Order: sequence, then C-alpha cells, then structure tokens
Amino acid sequence: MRRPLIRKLEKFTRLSQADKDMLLRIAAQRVRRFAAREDIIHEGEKPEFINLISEGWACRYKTLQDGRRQIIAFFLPGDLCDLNVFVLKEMDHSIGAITPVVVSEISRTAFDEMMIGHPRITQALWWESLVAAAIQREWTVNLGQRDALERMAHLLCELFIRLEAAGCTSNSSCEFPLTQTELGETLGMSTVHVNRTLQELRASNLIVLKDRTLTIPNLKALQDVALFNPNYLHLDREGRHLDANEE
Amino acid sequence: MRRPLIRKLEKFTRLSQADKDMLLRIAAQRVRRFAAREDIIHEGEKPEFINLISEGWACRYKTLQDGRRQIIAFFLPGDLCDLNVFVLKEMDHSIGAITPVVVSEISRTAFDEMMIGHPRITQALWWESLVAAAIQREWTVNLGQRDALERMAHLLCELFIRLEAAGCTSNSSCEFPLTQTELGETLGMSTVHVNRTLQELRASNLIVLKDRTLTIPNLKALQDVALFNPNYLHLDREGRHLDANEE
DNA sequence: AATGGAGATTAACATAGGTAAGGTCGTTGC
DNA sequence: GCAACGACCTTACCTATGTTAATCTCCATT
Repeated sequence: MRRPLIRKLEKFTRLSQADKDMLLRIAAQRVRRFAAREDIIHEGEKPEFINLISEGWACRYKTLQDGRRQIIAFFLPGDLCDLNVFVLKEMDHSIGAITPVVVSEISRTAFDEMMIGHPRITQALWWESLVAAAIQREWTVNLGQRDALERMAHLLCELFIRLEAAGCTSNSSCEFPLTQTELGETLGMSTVHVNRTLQELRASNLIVLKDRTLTIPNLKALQDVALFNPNYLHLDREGRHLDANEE
Repeated sequence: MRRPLIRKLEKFTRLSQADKDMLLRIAAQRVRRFAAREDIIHEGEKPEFINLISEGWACRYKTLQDGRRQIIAFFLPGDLCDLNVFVLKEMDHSIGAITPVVVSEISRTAFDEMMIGHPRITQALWWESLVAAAIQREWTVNLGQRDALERMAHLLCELFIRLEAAGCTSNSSCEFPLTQTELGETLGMSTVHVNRTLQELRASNLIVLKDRTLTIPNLKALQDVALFNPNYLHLDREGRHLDANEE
C-alpha cells in the first residue's frame, strides 16, 4: 500500500503498470529488517546488494579515528543506496538504521534484469542517483557557507520536501525521528548549539518540533531563512515548480 | 603525450591498446579552451556534453543569493564532469576554469559508442564516477568535523594524491594554482584564516607553498595531522595501498 | 619611473559556536 | 518502588574563527 519509491520516481517520469509491477516484484525478493541504531552495512565490507529503504529512516555516516562522527546522508522511505556500488571493492563508510527499518536487498542480477526492457525505470533510477549526488553537493554548500540557523533551516526544508515526494507527510507535518545528537552530527555542530538553534526557530514560529513530529507552518518562510533553492532536488517534471502546489 | 585520464583509469584496471586508442580518439573529437576564471557551463543551462578536463584545473561551484560562493569540487587533469548528466534538465551549479583549461566535450552519442564493445572502459568510468561521489562525501566529513588545520591538511593530501594518480607530480611537488581566496571558498573559512592556517602548516614544516608550487616533504606526517585515510579514493587495484610506493 | 591591481600578510577586535557541568522528565528493567 | 538511562534543555565560561582594515610584494602597464 505504501510505495514510496514508485511515488517518488513518478515525480520524474510516468511509469507503466508493468514498470510498477516489476519494481514491486524486485523489492519483494529479499526483505530484511533492522533495529534502530543497527548497522545495515559497515565500512570495510564488500557491498553485495543495492539497498532500498522501504520503511523507516537510515543514514550514511563516517567515523574519524578519534571517534568524531559525521552523518553524510539520510535515507528516507523510497531511497536507494548506491546504484553502482558493485564496482567498488569495499565500503568506505557505513550505513546505519536510525529508526527500525525495512530494507529490500537488490542483487546485481535482479538489478540488471530490471534494467532490461524497462527503459523508463532505468532512466528514473539514474535520475534518482543524480539527485542523490546533487543533495550531497548541496550539503557541502550548507556546511561550508551557511551559519547554524540557516543550516538547520535548510536541512529541515530538504527533509520535508523529500518526505513529501515520498508521500510521507500530511499537511504541513511529518514524523521526525532525529535526536539532537544526530542533528549535530549532521550539521557539524554541538548538541548545545543544535538546541539553541532549534529554540530560535521555534521562537520565530518557523517550526513546531515536539514528540518526534515536525510541523512547518510556513514552508516558504523557512526556505527564506535557509536561502533554500529547491532546484537541486530536480523535482519539476514539466517545468512545474515546487512552490506550486503538488498533485 | 600527457594522458592523465588513461593514467588514472589504469590505477583501477588494465586497458587494452584498443581501449586507449578509443579514449584518445573520443577525447580528440571536440576540444575547447577556456581562460582562467571563465565559466565552462553555468547554473541553469542544459548540459549537452560530458566534459573531460585534459589540461588545467577547474571547479564546480555554487553561489547563494547573497553572493557567498562555495567550491564544491575540483577537476584536475583527467577528471570527468558528470557522466550521466544527460538525464537532468538543467544544471543546478556552475563549472568554472581556475587556470586556463583544455576541455574535451564528449557528446551523448560518442559516449554511448565508447561504452559499447569496451567493457573495461565502461567499468573504469563507473569507478571514476563512484570515486568522485566518495570524494564529495569526504568533503562533507571534512567541513563537518575537522577544524581549520585538519581541513586544510586534508585537502592538500587529497589534491596531491589525485595529482599523483594523474601523473601531475614530480617527487614531492606539484603545481598548485589555487589562491587563498579559492581555498577559503573551498574550506568554508575566511581568507585571513586560510592565511593563518597555511602559516601554521609551513611553520611545522609540513608544507612548502610558494610561487604556485606545493611541496609536501613528508606526506605521511601531513596525513596524520589531517586524519587522512586514503581508502575513499579507491586507488588500490590489488589490495595494494597508497603508502606503498606507486609504480 | 610612476601607477595600479591582485594576492598575501598582519594586527586588533568581535562573535558564533564549543565545552563542561548539571538539571528535568519519561521509560525501562528489576 | 527505585535505579539507570537517554533525550532534552539550560547556564556559564572559553576559544576558534570571522571582520575590518591597513600594509606589503610582486607584476604588468603606461
């Protein structure tokens, strides 16, 4: 019933019923569950599968020798980890569950099989992987140029819009399972400063964040604070833009 | 005579003579030159070609509305910009020359032609693009977790090792055309602090940087300061490691 | 030789954000 | 029931880094 990948890919292109059936079939082949905080794959291992997150939140992260940890990316429902990972000999980072997650493991043969005869899927998956790269670039800008408030606002905008594309929002709210520690590891700031920054956003009525639920009463206003330009998410299928209402 | 791309790809796999001839032929088809500081492609344009930097340095960058600029990646001789860029409708960032550069433009058809019948090339190009993604991730870690000194040291290590892979170093030196302003835009720090940081590295005899030439007398020592782990560059073809001597 | 500009350097001062410590609250386990 | 814990929040203090602005050094022009 929840098909976040399909929902997301259809932001980019139209899929036939056969395409959708194929995606659902592949995703059903090998399903694994992980507990919150459990590693899905660890640095140094040889990757054997493409992982599709079908439920829950996960993250890519790296740890320095002295223990500092940086979260490099979030995987939300419908996100794929590393389409072409088969080329590499070993993982240079880890992927860990944030909440309990359900993951579909896609083998190389299943993946190749899917690409053959489904050009729409193929193209849509390339799009998804290019968007992932664009997000990584935007994070570089975020960490390099924006101050704490802008940075936090930018992250919240991005996550909200991505969740919306996957069908995981209702009105102006979404589940938001990240702890302040995880936010700090993402944005390169201390938990104390994460807290200060969230307080400031709350005081300006830009966000409501309580009981693992995030509400953004006025997305446009938050985007303005963040200097957020959604173009890097490439969600506009026909020159349609994100500030126009969706669906 | 200088074939940085081939040299680099051979770090990953062996190429046949036919493979090399093909690469050289493709690269010779459309050659363009750009002056230093000139844009190769600008945000908002529709990308028509894969760009191969054959001489000089270029960078990917993004500018915020208020003018702050972040350099997101460097392109060194032998680097390719965005293999699969044909999928996207418009650039979400710009690519600019740092020095005068020579660029080979590779059209979609030329690219497809090259992939057919040259599986080694195909695989090597995927490898190159996955390494580019890994570098982007490492930059996220760099900006998020390392302090100014570590950050600078890390960048210098990375650039030196990449230049080495492209055959652009001699002994422990390489050309280094970046201004302190550009270093600041890369590392998210003010030019004043870039200057302080470079002084500190010089004072510790970790680098010699003068007249656009960088010398790293003791790479291992600089790597230690940077908490630099070269695994993300995936340069070890047979489990060989970078600290072992190359070639 | 004088002029001008880009880049590098330095100093004096200001501040965003880090560190350390501790407190509250709710949940889990015994 | 209470101990232990994890998330969160807060305060006080400290430091890495930013800001501003002045100076210096090369080069390239004229």
